[in-house]
Amino acid sequence: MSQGSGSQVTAVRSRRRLNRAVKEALRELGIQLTRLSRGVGERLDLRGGDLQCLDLITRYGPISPSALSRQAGLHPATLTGILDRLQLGGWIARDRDPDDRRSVVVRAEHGRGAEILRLYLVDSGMNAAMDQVCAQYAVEELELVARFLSQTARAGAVAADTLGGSRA
Amino acid sequence: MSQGSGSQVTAVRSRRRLNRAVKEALRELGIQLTRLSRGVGERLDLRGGDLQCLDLITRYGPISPSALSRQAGLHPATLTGILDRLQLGGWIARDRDPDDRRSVVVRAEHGRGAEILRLYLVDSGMNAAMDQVCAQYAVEELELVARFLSQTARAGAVAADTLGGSRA
DNA sequence: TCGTATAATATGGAAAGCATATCATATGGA
DNA sequence: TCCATATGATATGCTTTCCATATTATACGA
Repeated sequence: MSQGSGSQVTAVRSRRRLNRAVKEALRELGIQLTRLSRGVGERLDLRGGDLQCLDLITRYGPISPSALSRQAGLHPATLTGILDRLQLGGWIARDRDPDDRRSVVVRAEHGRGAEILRLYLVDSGMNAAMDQVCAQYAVEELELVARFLSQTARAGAVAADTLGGSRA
Repeated sequence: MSQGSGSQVTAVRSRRRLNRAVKEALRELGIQLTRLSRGVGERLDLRGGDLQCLDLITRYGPISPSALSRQAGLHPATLTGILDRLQLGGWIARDRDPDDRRSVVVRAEHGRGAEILRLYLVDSGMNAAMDQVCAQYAVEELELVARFLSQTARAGAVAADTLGGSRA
């Protein structure tokens, strides 16, 4: 009995330790992704918030400025300025929403998105580095990792909504 | 032979697909962590760059402003302003470096770091959400995930250095 | 010891952020 | 239908932040 409960205790401790390790690694990852993002922004002459919005547009667009401001947690007026700059730089286009003529839909200009991704991934070496990392894992393991990352992203989205949403 | 090479091809394709899936999930995760971070910053009355720096200080500090500006990819003069605000808010302290009297070391004020973490993790529900996610995985699986995350963070660090470093 | 390099900060002009006002359009109810 | 109110985007003006440059203090090599 002492051995059985002993290894149970060990398992629980391992799990606790791993929970912490995962969270810690996640925090570190966040820091590094932020740094990477800033580097990319600098190359493209885009300030922090601008790149974040562009990223959101390429991913979730076409999208209205108001929806975007909620997503990004930015003041609507701030967003007008950001969109002005992105439009001036040829990154995005603003179209009128046919269904609601007050509204505008923002979409990424074709071809430009690829430029970001290339910088993000290729020029920085991140793409090759990730291929190397992935190569170390079996297919089933990568499946696991991808699933974990998606779940974590979703958890982050919910958490961000919780924080940002209560601002109303 | 046709069957053997066929399943080989399938395996290669799976791997390609998973590589893409992992990168995509990583990008999504980056977006969500950025959103979460902004939400936290808003609660603490800290703008984007300020929180990023504070995060770096709590993690790598005590650290000199110049080293910090390199890490964060910010202009030294910008950093002075950021540190002024962080100091005014009681988040950090500036001490003279005993070895080099030109230099300053910045360190996080005790107790405050915990406040950030609490907001990041607890108030936003991220902590509980991550516990739930982790609970779905076996100990060995978590071990795998933690290793992957660390490797990815390191890859991100190298990539960010590559982009930022060539600015010199 | 002197010239040069480095670290941090001060200064001032440019840019960005944000609260508020404004204008156009939508929507629900009398 | 008409009107009151709500909503979406942007304009305006003030405040804050950013950043190139200059400045001050210290280190270090010739």
